Amino acid sequence: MSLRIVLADDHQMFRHALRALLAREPAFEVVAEAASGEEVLAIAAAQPVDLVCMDIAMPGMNGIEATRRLLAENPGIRVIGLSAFADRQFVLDLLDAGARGYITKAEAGDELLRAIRTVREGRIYLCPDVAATVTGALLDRGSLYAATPRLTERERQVLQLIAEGLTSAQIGDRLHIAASTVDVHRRNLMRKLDLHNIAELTRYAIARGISPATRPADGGAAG
Amino acid sequence: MSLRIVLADDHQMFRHALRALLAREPAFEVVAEAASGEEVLAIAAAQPVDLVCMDIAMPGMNGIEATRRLLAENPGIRVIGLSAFADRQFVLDLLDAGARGYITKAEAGDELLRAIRTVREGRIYLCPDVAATVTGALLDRGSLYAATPRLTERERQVLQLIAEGLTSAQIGDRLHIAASTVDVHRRNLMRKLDLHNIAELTRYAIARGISPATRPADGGAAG
DNA sequence: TTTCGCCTACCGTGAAACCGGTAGGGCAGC
DNA sequence: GCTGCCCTACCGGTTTCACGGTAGGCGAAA
Repeated sequence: MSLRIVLADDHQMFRHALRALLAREPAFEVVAEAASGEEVLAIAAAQPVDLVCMDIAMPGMNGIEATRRLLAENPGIRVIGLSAFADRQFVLDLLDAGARGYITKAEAGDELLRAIRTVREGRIYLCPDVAATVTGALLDRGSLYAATPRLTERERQVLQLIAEGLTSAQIGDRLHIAASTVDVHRRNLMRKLDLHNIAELTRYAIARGISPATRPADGGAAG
Repeated sequence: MSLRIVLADDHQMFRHALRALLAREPAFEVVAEAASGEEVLAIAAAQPVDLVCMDIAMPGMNGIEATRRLLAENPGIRVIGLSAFADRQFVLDLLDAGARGYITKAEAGDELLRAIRTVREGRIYLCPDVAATVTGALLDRGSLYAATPRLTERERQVLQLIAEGLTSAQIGDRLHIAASTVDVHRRNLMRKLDLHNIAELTRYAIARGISPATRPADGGAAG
């Protein structure tokens, strides 16, 4: 029987292209596609799934949280993380969430096929550049578990608005809280994430899928 | 004779997947792949090319500048912009550079095939969501040409370092100029791009490929 | 030569960010 | 009850940003 695969990525074109790529392997069958973490959970609840190719940066629930919840309800499903970034923290978080593989989009398409075959057999697969950044962290015990800065819902909201370019006062208006409270959330965010200014917070939010790189209704960035 | 296509995107996996998608159409032949604007120019100089699927955000020379230079040397080549973002300014810039099509990665894979067929016949193709954001701008005359904020090399450098989270003083040290000079560059950047804070500059830099969403040697964003 | 754009550098002001502490209320768990 | 976490809010301080103007040096173009 063929391997029932779900593709999770917020870019439909990438999903379709990946589907074409995976179609080369008769043993693989893409049974569904998801554009967000919520959709992955819904699909897994509705039909049998063997393996999920999970993008990290997705709007709404991101790939890490989605993996955590997916495996809590469906321990048998294999998850392979698929991200544009080889960020060490992402890899650690995703492995901590229970994923069995992690490859970056900078790799060749064959890499994905190889990862799926490896993970299907119960082994763990990390592509070379990811493996290089992680090995050090895996060696020192504890870091894998210590490094999981869970954000609260409020912090996530504040982070998103910071990344959109709003000031503390504007964020306060939007969320109906005082600007001073927004400052506290920003400070806690920076402490939790070990980031030290708005540029880094913005990059983090974008890479994590908490904020898109450009606003959907962006009139234009130039004049 | 089949249509000679070049795929330009900094993600090898996306290129390979797209190649698999385009292989369904016998009339299309992907003759080369490029990971940057420079590579596109080199390929076009070395072999005959009919059409380029050009990603906007690429490290080094981005898709807009690459399109401009490519068409300056090879007026016969058709270019289709392929971006994750439907940012109005990107579309206008790319069309101004001479591209004949623009589709977002949020669209279906079939959309790309349709775009290629349309552009091959000499027509212009914009996917629905892009068309919606652009029509208004195309109606008021002049905006298409007025809206082309070319950045100087120095401004690009400063923008990149701002997006990486450095302060003016740190940027000044890095570039061996005074912090006050960095301030001027930042001010000119914001005026040219109609952006008003560091978060927006950071988003712009990432979307434009001037700065990656995560630092290559990023040890980890959490502690 | 003059003009223009770019890079360089400084002046100033007000707003916002950045960093620390304190503290009350709500709510869940031991 | 006590503890711990979260959200809320304010106090203080220094640094950086955001925005304005002015201005000299330099190289390319008209």
